[in-house]
Amino acid sequence: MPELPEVETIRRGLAPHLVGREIRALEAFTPEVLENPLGLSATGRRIRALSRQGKYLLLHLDDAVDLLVHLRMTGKLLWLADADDTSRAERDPFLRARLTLDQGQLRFEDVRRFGRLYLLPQGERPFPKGYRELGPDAFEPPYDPGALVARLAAHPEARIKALLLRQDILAGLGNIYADEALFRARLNPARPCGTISRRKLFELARLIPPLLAEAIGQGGTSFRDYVDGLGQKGRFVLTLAVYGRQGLPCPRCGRPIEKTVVAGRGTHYCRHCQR
DNA sequence: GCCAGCCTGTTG
DNA sequence: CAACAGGCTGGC
Repeated sequence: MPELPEVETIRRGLAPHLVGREIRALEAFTPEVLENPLGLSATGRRIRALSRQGKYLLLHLDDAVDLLVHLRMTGKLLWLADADDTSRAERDPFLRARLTLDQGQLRFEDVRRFGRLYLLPQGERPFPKGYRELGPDAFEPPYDPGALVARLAAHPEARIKALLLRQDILAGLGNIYADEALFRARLNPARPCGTISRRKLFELARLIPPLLAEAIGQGGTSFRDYVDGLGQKGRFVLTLAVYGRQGLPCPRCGRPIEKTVVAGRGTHYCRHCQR
């Protein structure tokens, strides 16, 4: 579900409520949701800072312990002011984990159960695999468009959209922002990367951070059910040019947006403008 | 590289 | 009822 702009919006909304809080309990209501291979304890540790890398949210705790969160498709983090409010727990079948704090609580809800929490020491860690192999962040400086072009050009056979979705090449884009970036760059998502000029790849690389900044400014994209850590929807859905707009007019030429499958994902584009 | 699989809900 | 969903992994 959430991509970089949504995770960043969640981070910014939660930070003022979480930083400085002491953890009273970390409960997992389904066994697989929390991975804690070293048997660390979160209890008694304070939350010192929140950061983000790609689509991972990190809660930095005392004693160099981190709680990593990946929301995958349907995960939500929700802050509640009342630490004692367990009234919804019994009635909420999608509550998978809860962090009870000295003031308030953080609930992890996830319909499809793909999301994960990881309690791990800082520094070198063998997993999660996706985190270990994360490429440079698509938004946070230093962002190097030239270096991204070089990484893209290393895979001439691969379709450009497939590469934008690879988190080891660039961390943060998902299906929505990959389609939107390719629309802005006027590139067909199915183009093999090797057929695209260096100049064009550079143009694509350069427009990604401003696209994400715009989305963050709108609180991300609520296409279906995304809400941020305080329950607010994202307004960037009003700015989407192609994602979810199949059959509607292209904002640039007015011809209908088409939907196909590229890299195994639903892909929205304008056949006329994107080549 | 591709694709099934992980889950459950919603949509056509 | 089948297809699809904002992600990622592992097996071929």
